[in-house]
Amino acid sequence: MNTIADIARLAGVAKSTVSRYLNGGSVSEETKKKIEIVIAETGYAPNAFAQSLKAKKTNIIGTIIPRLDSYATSRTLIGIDERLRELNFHMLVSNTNQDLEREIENIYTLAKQKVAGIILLATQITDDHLKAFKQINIPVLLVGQQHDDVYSLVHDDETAGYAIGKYIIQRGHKNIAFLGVGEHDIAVGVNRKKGVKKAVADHDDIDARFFETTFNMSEAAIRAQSLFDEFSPSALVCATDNIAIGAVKAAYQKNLRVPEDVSITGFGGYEVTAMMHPSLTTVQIHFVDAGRTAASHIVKLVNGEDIPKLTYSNFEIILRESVDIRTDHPI
Amino acid sequence: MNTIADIARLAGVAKSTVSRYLNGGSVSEETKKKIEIVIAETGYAPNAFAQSLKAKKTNIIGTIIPRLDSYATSRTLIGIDERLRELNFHMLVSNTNQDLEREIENIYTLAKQKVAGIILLATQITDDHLKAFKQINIPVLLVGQQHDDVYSLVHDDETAGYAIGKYIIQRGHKNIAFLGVGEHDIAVGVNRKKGVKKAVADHDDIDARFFETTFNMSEAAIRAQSLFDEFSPSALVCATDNIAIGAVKAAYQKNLRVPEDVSITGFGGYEVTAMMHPSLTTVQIHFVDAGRTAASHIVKLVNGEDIPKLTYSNFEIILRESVDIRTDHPI
DNA sequence: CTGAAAGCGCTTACAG
DNA sequence: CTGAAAGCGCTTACAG
Repeated sequence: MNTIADIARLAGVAKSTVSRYLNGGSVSEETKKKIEIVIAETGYAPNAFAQSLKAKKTNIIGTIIPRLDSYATSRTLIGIDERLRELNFHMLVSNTNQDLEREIENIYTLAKQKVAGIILLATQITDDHLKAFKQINIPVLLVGQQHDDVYSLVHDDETAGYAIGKYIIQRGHKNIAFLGVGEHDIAVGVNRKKGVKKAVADHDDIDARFFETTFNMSEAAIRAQSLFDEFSPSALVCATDNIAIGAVKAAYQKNLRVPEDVSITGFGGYEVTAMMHPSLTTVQIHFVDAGRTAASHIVKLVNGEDIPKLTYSNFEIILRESVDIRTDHPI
Repeated sequence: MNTIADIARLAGVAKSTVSRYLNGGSVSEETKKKIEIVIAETGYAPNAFAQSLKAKKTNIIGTIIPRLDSYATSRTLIGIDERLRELNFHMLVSNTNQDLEREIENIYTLAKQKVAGIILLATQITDDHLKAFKQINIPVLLVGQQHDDVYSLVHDDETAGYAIGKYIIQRGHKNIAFLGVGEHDIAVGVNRKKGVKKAVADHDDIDARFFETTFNMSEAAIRAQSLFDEFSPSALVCATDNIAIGAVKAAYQKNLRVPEDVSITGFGGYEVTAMMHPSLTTVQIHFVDAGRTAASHIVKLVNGEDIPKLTYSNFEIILRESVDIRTDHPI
């Protein structure tokens, strides 16, 4: 492996000149040529550590994620990675396995590794988070959750919840169940539910009930079964596609036809929802795009440029087979 | 941010003594105490770049993956990450987006970043790969593909293919289709098919035909439709769960009942296969375990310990509802 | 057990 | 435009 000293010697110039050449400083055409040739011959590549030691900064963006085996996460990472690469940055992924302590820990660790910025696919923001953000003095961007004190990129969960609720109501459903997750998750647990609630609040002839489960498909299936025992909805709005997949399974097990006996909707737009039988009507969130935007934003912050404190990413409702028109629901 | 010089000054000792303390060299109890206190007070953490610049080595394992949105990949990464953390190493993920050139490029980039070792979730190994491995002089472990010149951890695809083939035959199927992927992918495209071929070769009353598609669910669905037109198998063995999901969809569209008209099997053991209707009989590969093993192995290589050149990870067949017994298949 | 000094490979004022 | 020198924060022989 060659060092800058080797290149300088071979090119017959000083190290500082080579460094200047490398970093776009002023170097005469002639000197430029000489250095170029030597670098091409030797295949020289600067030592990133030595650079970082001086610069005290890297071109790495640390991305903290709660879990790896999630469609939303992996699609978002793809977008971040893609865009970061275009901007000449690298992505360092740090998985917390849904452990909040590890999330805080990771913020400090990434700071120690001198990442240029941090993207946090957050599930909740605690005081410890805010303290860490203050202390590390590195740009941070939240994705999927919003907090007034931090730059945030959120899927517009409440509006999306409102839209899918409205759609279900327009299709004539009056007995509507919502199967969500706990309120510790602001985006999924609180906002999506809030949107649906708002939609049903617009009408006074609707019996809407709200249930809770986890993000796990099998647990959602079990919860949906007992839900079908307690309440007989004509439509079941689910807070994620995985929950919806579990609910469809539960319907089969209860001998309920989808959508004839019960309509079911998802949230996310996972690829597999198009392949199910019946295919799932769902709210599609553009995770890859969101990831790309997140990458653009964090790099802007790194470069000292301004971005809006809060950005919304887009969604759309994909109409498929799992929702039926209901003019009169037989209880 | 404190440096080792600050700590030394505050503790009233030399920098080298602090360094020795940090790295487990011989330091008197008394000195140890003083340094400990100062470090605790200041929250000092060594600068990783300065360390790496000297040591010319990090505790980072670079992991190169072909894609992020794959169940197999994410589960494997979870295992790698988990185990690496236990061993006090970090995981740096580098996505190639299935671009072979970028894969080669990444090998060199990671080497430049002085990762301690590289885990490559490979789809194929070319001469350029081998050349890169030679040149970088860093331990490399292949996962999912095997090559004689490189340490490899493979899912035993051929044996697994043989096992699922055998199982289908035992259930009385005589008209068997296999829907696989191109042979550039040795593990999935070649070995799984080879195993199934071997299973049918043991019997002389079987009409087995082999078809090809891609890893994409929707494309697999389309290919399966035309397959059902060309050939009327009583069982369709798919090379991945995603292909099987597409095939089940195609069966629905062709008004074929699963498993009464056609049995379908997958490969992978994705969570969603348990939730489908009917639930999918599939070969489960233990990706998380494989990831953990991969992490253990690469760290052993980094530490100069020996590991077997080739390791097989386990699989099992999960029997569910998508396969029927067939005593006599009416063409 | 301890400390002074050199060096890892780069960058950056500073002087010419 | 160019070069000599200092310094980034560590580690590691070496001498004591």
